[in-house]
Amino acid sequence: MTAGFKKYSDKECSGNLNAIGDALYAIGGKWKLRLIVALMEGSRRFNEIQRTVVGISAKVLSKELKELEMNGFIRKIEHKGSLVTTSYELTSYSHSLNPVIEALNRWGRQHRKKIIGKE
Amino acid sequence: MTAGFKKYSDKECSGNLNAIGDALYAIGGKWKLRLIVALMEGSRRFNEIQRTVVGISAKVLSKELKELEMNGFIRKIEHKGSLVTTSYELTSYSHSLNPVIEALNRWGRQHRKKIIGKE
DNA sequence: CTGTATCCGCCCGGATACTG
DNA sequence: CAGTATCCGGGCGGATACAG
Repeated sequence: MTAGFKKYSDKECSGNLNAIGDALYAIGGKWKLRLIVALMEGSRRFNEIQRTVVGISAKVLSKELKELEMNGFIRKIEHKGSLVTTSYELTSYSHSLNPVIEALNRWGRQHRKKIIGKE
Repeated sequence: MTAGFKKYSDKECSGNLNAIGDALYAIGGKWKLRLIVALMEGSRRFNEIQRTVVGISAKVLSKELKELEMNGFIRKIEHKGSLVTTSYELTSYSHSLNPVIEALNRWGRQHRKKIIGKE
């Protein structure tokens, strides 16, 4: 149509949409990224994570942790002591999300500024 | 980022979680980012968008477009001709999401490679 | 074409109680 | 502490019909 607008080829189009779709399929939803961030920030134990990620219930946290584990983002570790303690940690693969999280982080900060300034 | 693990202070912790939370609040959910990408790729009309973003129903598309408009990501344009035609376009603000989308795009591509290689 | 209205089933997830 | 089991209500979203 008008000049200056960047038009993608059909292949690029579906490719980009597919890539975004793949990404959202893996880390989309309300909690997954928040949980990964919480773990990046040092939360390790079940209750600790639940306290950090405000609003998540035990049931949902349990389910989400399982999915994250199945998809290779986190690892569950049982420490056998006098008591068995459990902890979760990120796998190296989850660090491949650093650019995504960094971008969201920056955008979220500047978006908040914009919203607060408005109201 | 370097290879070492970065430990954040408590303030940074909640700050990062809040920023991610803000971002997800605005552009989280199943469709918003996909719709923005579809618009970036050149879809303009209602049905065109619906065809591009596979799986979305008219009802949900309508709702999502309204929300995106309210939050300043897109603009609805009525062309008064012999027939009234409607089109949607991205605002400049939505382009601030470029780094996020770019990061997701890259990650999605390499994630797909990993998944396909596995199966 | 660009939506809106209505009906409705299903699943997500909260609350609570319970187990190891 | 780290979850699981059960119950249950609301809402998300599909299908369909309809409107401008």
